[in-house]
Amino acid sequence: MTNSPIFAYAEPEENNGYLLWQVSMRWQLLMNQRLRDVGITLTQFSLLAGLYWLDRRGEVVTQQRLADYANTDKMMTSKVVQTLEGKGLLSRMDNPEDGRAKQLRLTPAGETVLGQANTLVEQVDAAVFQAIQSEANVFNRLMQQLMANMPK
Amino acid sequence: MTNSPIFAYAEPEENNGYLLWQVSMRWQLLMNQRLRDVGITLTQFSLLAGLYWLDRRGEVVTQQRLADYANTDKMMTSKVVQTLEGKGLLSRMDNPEDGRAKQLRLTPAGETVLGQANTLVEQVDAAVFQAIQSEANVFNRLMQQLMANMPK
DNA sequence: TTAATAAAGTAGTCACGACTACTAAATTCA
DNA sequence: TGAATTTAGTAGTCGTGACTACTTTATTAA
Repeated sequence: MTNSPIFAYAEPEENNGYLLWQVSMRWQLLMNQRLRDVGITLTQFSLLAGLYWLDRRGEVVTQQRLADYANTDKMMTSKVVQTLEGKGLLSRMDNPEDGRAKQLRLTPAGETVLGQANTLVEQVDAAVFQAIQSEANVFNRLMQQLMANMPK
Repeated sequence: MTNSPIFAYAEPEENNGYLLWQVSMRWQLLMNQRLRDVGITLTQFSLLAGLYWLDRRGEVVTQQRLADYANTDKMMTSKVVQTLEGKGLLSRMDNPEDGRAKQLRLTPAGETVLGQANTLVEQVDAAVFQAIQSEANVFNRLMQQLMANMPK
């Protein structure tokens, strides 16, 4: 081991990127553990939720549109959406207006599961963010600033 | 679609958990893209860095110790550490004091790559967190509070 | 109006990340 | 001390998440 230290700080916890990563991983773990009760994963939840939002807006939702909205890549979206179709939570119809595209719709079962899942998601969020409850709006603003200015 | 909305908010961006997840995923993507230049992943970087920290403390580092420190599970750590051994970035010796355990050490090549990687990591962090530069300490405090009070 | 290009979706690879289940070596304690 | 339990590590599965490469269908433009 050489004498010149590689890192500029004394503990990894001083690094905001490291903290962001760690907290997010824990949050995801808690979410996935909780969502197991309704038989879906966090990623599946986010796609179901995205589909719900877009449908609420009155949009015709293709896989690509959903991927753009949920910030997932289209290859992964393709797979997960097929999984969700297999579970009967959404339907994939051929889009009559575009021979390449699929048209996604939540099934009644999908909407039911989404509602149940969201209850669990809200519980986990409440438990996690309770620690900074009084400054939740500050946190939200900072995260939005990060999100909006993310490189590339 | 029923008339009663499932979600309590109008846009997903109002949800702190969702934002945390999205920002973290982007951050990871940027890190992994940048680290490709030195041939390692973010996870590999974090284990090399953890090993460096623990060695600096004078500890004998086993895989389990490293997993605990980096908050990774031991199964994943086992695999990634073998990958890193294959790349010649660390060595895994049998621990003479415990027949079950491996003793990990950074190789000189590992230390070199860690240094190069950390330069890239610092650049990405600087670019990402530039957006909240003046409030970086507020962000750090909030994240530490979340981390310290994470359920379970 | 074709020819070039772009877009929607799929197949398959690699590397996590969480998991169950297992082996073998320590440790504990009855 | 010998049996029960704990601990370190591995094997293999599932579900992302990013990627390359491909097919098929639209769109654009020469």
